[in-house]
Amino acid sequence: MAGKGRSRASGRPTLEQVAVEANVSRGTASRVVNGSLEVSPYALKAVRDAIRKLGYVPNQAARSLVTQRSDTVLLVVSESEDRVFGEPFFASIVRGLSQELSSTPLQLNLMMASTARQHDRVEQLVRNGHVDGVMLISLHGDDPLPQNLLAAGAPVALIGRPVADGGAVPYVDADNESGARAATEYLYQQGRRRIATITGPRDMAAGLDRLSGYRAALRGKRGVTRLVARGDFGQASGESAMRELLAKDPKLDAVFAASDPMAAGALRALWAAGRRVPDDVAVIGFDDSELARNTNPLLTSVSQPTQRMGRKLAELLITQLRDPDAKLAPVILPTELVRRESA
Amino acid sequence: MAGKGRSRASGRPTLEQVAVEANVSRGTASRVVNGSLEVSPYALKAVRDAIRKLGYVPNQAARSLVTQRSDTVLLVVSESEDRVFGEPFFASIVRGLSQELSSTPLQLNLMMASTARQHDRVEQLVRNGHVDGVMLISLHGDDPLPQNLLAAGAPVALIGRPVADGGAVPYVDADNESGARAATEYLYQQGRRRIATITGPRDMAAGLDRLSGYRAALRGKRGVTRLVARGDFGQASGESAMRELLAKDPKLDAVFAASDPMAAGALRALWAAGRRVPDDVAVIGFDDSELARNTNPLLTSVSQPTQRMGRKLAELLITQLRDPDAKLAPVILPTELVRRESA
DNA sequence: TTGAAAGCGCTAACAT
DNA sequence: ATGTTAGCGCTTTCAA
Repeated sequence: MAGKGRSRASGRPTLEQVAVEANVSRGTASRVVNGSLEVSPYALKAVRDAIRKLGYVPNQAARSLVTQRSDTVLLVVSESEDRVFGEPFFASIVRGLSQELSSTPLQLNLMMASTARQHDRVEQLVRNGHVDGVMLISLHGDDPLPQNLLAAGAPVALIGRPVADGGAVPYVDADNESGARAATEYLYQQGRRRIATITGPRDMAAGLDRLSGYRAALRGKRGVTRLVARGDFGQASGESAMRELLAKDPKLDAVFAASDPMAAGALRALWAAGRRVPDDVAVIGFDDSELARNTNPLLTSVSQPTQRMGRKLAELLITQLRDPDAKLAPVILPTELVRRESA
Repeated sequence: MAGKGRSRASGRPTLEQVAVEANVSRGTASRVVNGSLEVSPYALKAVRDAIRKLGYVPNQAARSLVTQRSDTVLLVVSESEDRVFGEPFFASIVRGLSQELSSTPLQLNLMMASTARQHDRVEQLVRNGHVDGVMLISLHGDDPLPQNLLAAGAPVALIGRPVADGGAVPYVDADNESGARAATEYLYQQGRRRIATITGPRDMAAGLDRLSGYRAALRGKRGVTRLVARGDFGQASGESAMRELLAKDPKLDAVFAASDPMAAGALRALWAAGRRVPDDVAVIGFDDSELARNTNPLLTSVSQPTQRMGRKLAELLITQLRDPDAKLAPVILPTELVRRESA
């Protein structure tokens, strides 16, 4: 025989108690809770009243046990905590994500996972049925995690184009190439003719795409000196790259850095070398991060629609949750050049 | 009759299957999984082998259903996403937290919750049995959430001294007062005699404590000019506070800002006013954040042992999880002055 | 030390 | 439209 209304330690009211209170069966009560339409207005009201009166809240564990779903999605930040939290980029993504999710019953879980061990943990979470789907952000391009997750049968969506793109995993990304092109073109339009760039690492699509944009902007232009130095998106690399660039061409008059920290590093090197910004050398960064509002001079930078990216990311996942066989195309969102003092 | 080994859609092996494979009862299998000692070595091995062979993973929903626990703890960041991710402070906390948690079966959930609605959601999570305990970080001092959570019967631990401390909620904090005092004393020892401070907001203990530290350092010192301007921890407020300070005392030769962004703002204002740092004016910030490594000149700042704070935070919660009646004293960790270029 | 069995609270299939 | 019921996979008495 079933539960006899015995009060439990936890004291939380159960659906059974709601049913009793409302004078209906547990089945009907369940239907009301889950928004089924096949319920008489009368029963509907009775159950709703009972729920309110008792302060009933569904037990998610019990529900998951039978539905085999968790109603939870996971955002994995495949990056060291430092970088994550150092960049408001992520903040904004999360906000968009939350917005989109708030209209669903889906819970959002956040997890940092840069090491292989932590990646295993993510896969476990999926296999455990702890999460119904996974969103990944900022992983280096050759990360096997998305593929593994896919293989485990979990819906997956990414922020950032995977560099070794099998085309299997849907993603959203900013239009890095256009952004870089716009920045470089702007530099050219300002009359700059010795335009350098500081690139990101080779294993990240964002770095690659921004370099392509720089090249595309200058393609076919005559009388322009091009200079490329490699960085790793970090500030120190920007500083040393700038020194290197200055050594190669002391007369360079502009530099497009593929990230704001690198641009900030460049600013330092320029300052140390006695160059005035933007008078002698114009500088543009990428990301329009908090940093861009803290440098001296303030940094002109390419901004990404991060919040929208977050929304789209959620959308991509939700679509798959609804239809596991959905074929989804990448979502590429436009960037915008934000003018400040450095260029 | 119970489950007949019927293969389910999800395909995950169940404890039942493990038991069959190992030729023991489900009860015994369960005991092995949960590390009970009352199991014969023989059965132990058989079950372990079966688990490995089948790739068995416990179903958390089923487990939670019976244990009434979720084995999940929640970290609530009671702050806007921007600030969270803008500060590596949080990153480091999370890392310490994860470390401490990794030796337990506890899952970590992250959640941003600055609005009242989101706070409600946190309480729901607790009532739903979704999480067994909650850690809160960076809430403004008068936040009612911790008390409400406590009332709901959930173990709670905080980062940051609650300003209206009922003494009921255990917390860990950096020794803000000592840190501020050390910074101010350092300024004094360098021969500075017109020492200003830019404070944080009134409703946050960190701001209050840092101001006390500044005052304590100068207490009883003769021939020292003291100046106080109010900020809100943000960079813009630091910049305008600095201007204000400069107007009040054009000859001031040092400033201690209660946050790095405010110090960065001060740097800008100083630069705009034609002051050299540190030659004319020495500047010290607080937090030793990423920003401190990106300003020009690099920022001398008070660093907090954030990672340790994270570990302690987890410890505080775990202790309560084990013993709900545990009475825990606040944990205050020491700070350290990191010298760079600005002072 | 082990097995048997009673539920944990819920959804969904089936019957009415 | 509603009630009944069979489990979801697990832990934990209770007996043996």
